[in-house]
Amino acid sequence: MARPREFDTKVALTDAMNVFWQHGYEAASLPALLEGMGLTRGSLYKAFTDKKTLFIEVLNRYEAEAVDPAVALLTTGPADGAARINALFDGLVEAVERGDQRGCLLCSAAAGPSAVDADISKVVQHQLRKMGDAFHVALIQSVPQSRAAALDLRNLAGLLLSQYVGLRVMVRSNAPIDAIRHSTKAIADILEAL
Amino acid sequence: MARPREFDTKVALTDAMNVFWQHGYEAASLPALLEGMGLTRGSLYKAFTDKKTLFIEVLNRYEAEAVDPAVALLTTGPADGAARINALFDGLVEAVERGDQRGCLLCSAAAGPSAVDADISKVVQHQLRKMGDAFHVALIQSVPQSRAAALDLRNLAGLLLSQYVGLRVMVRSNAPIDAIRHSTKAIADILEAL
DNA sequence: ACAGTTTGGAACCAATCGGTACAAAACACA
DNA sequence: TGTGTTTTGTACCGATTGGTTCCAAACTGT
Repeated sequence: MARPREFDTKVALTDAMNVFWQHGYEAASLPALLEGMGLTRGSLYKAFTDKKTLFIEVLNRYEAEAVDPAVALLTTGPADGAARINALFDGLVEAVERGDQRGCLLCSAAAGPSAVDADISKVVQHQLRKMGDAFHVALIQSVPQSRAAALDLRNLAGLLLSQYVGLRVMVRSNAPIDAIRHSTKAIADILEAL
Repeated sequence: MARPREFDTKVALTDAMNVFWQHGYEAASLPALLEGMGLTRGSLYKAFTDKKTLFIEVLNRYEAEAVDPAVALLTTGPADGAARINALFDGLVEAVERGDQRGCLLCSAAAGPSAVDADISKVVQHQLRKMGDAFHVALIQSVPQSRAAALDLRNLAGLLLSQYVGLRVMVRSNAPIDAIRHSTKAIADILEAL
């Protein structure tokens, strides 16, 4: 019909994700987004309506790109569930060792003022519950059937979820890496003692 | 010498704390602070120099008013350490049940962009470590001496700390209260099984 | 009562925020 | 080669950000 778009919406969304990931929702200014996405105001608003709408689309992209892989890691795989949980937390530590202090876009969104917004909060809560359910599945496939009845795995899944959020928040806040390591080691010990 | 101050610095600081507590550092606008503290721009800048300086003073006040009591709860008291840890987390749940969704000023500061600032981060890290040490003390006074050697209580303390941060962040993000309860219950179970 | 000093309040500041309006440029289709 | 449609870029918008300036009011000490 008419003039086609000069940029790929998908890659622009990925670029936006990185900007939000680094700065958080409110701290990511429009100029920073435009710079990071490589386009101008007019294009951005034509294609994404709003800063908030853009962020929600970014969150959905984050779900596909980061949350879902984590869920997959937790719920499938050859090893037992506890090993998968440890793998997730170990991966977190490795990311920090690689110098990645961005933490988790989702966790930052949960912690920041953006969580006050109902629309954003809804998406965040959805993804958090998704993670919690994945922890639960991993636990079920970890604890021997004979003992599973005695333990309330749902509680333990809740603990792992808030543990995950807490760790990623602490990563973002320059916590010493040893503190991060300690926590993951403790988780491994607890899972082993199950 | 001259004209005395018309407001009490201490209560003004407490008022400022409440504003920051609700909105977080960057989201707390100057007008909101002035309104909450009941004074005008001139007075605020005369007495507190800066928004950032004010926030750091508020953080110190938060340490005295919230962190230290929590530390005291963890490190002293008639009951054993595990009971004190449970008391801390139970208090957290009760706060949510009372409708307090503000979470933790310290944890929000750790999660938000304010943590990027070196001066703020320093204070935040100091208080977080203080909490971690308190958890450690409580654990030492909880686990029977005979078993203490086998467990790395420092790891466990790290876990409790990040758990605490994670929970308070989730509270702020409108997480369902059941999720919060699940986590605290799991903590109690783990402590019991020590 | 007077001098000295500091506060309180409001006007003002540049910078930045997210968002809009609009004209020119670039394409698809005929 | 038009013609119609969409994107793009830029100029602009009011609102708000944290911060400064300055003067009159208010108080203390003598």
